[in-house]
Amino acid sequence: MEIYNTMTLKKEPFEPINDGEVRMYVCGVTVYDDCHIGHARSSVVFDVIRKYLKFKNYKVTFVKNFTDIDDKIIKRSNEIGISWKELTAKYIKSHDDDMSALLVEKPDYTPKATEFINEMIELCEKLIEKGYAYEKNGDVYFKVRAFENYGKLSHRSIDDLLAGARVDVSEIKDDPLDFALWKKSKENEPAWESPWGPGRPGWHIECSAMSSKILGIPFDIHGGGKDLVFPHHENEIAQSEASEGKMFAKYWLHNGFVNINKEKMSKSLGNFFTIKDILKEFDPEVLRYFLLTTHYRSPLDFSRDNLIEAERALDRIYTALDELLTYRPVKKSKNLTEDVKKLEAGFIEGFTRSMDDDFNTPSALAHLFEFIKSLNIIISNKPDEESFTILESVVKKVRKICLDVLGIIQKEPEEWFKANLAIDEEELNKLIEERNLARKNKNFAKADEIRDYLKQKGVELLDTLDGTKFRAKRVR
RNA sequence: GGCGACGUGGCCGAGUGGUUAGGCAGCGGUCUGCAAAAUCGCUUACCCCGGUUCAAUUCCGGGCGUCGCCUCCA
Repeated sequence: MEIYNTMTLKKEPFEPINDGEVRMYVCGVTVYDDCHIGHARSSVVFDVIRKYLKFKNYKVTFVKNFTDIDDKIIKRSNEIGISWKELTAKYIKSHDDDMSALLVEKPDYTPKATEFINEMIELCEKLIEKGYAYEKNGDVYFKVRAFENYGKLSHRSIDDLLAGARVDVSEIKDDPLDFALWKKSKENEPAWESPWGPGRPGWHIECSAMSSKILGIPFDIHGGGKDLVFPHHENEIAQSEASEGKMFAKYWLHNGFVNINKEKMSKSLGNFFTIKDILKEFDPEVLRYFLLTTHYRSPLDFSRDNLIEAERALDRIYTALDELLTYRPVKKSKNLTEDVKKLEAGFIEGFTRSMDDDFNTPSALAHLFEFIKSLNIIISNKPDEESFTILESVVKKVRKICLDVLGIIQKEPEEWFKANLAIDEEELNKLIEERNLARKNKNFAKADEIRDYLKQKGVELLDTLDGTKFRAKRVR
């Protein structure tokens, strides 16, 4: 298996620090608002990575934190007039609801920054002691120039940073490059006691403190959105490696952004959709599937049309599964065991090859569709009892992989096609009966009239040997 | 300004030094009372200019374009 490492800008063979075990830490969200599609992407991507590693039989320990104290939280809670605790509790719940809708598995640990204040203070003290940090007026700053390899993750030199001319020229800091580890609290701000007076943690230190406490360092995988490479992850490395004198994390993975019209979706541009917005119109499975149609490192263009396309792709999968459920071996059926075995081997091989290549989900999905196509062909070639039984078990196995790793094909076809029923089911059944009566009497005009009426409502009728079935699609 | 990524058929989106990605949409055939689904066939692409090579969409150089990071951000 190869994975791309931001640290080296290359795909590298994946070799965990301890055999058979993977410890991973992903930066979570700052909880002051509902999650948007960008958060959904990061969550789903790392959920799939975690699940694929488990599929490969690694024992995975997965940590994703909540940042529950920072400037934006303080600002927002003041605006609304509730405490930071109430605010963050509310949005942690909102986050958890979104994640469970998207079938994102709960991490093994979900630490909150404010639960690790002591560890952060200790880390600050240690850094001061070692000469990597200093206190000024109740703030504590990290001395960037003291850390030799600063910039190694984001591949920039200290000179580059200064040339950017955007570095904060603070009159308090010794050097404009230095960043805050601990901030003195102002009046009426949340505060914790510290050796430097009442204050609160800086942004980056929480992840250093929580990851080393929970996982120990070095750990295997550190992940997050591309925007965290600098300064967040760069600063985490500086803090942790300076204090511990050893490597912080081995592989650094970063997911690409969600774009709207080629532009990054972000709060400041105001061009974002929340997960909840999307789930008003689309099944969460559609969103999840959509997020996996592009490689995790590439930008993903978000649009309603693309979601509709994702929904249609899932329709194709569920349709095939539905056909399988309906199939019954008949007298003139054939033994297709060989074809079925080829089908299984082809999928497993293609799927793992794709996923082994830096978690290439679009390619993995292509293999799924090849599987679906072959499945359709086998069914239309009428497998006999024996080969059909094997076929069923193969499909079951493939479905399990899709669900366990990608988190898709969550439902039974019936459930999928009923979810969008825009007409009362009783009325529908009545109409189907009426139509079948008309067909029996060769009154095809009437039969077609009913079909057309239902089609308008998004309901497709299928005349099969077992009777008339329906599949409902959303009317837009 | 510095650093980086990307530019594939109507759309989305993988990938490769020479052989069909896949999905969606469209057209035609089979099937069907008609449909739907499925299947078969068609529409066969790789920003521009040089270079390397028997051969480049794929490697190298240049150009153009788009985007990102350098400030809070998944």
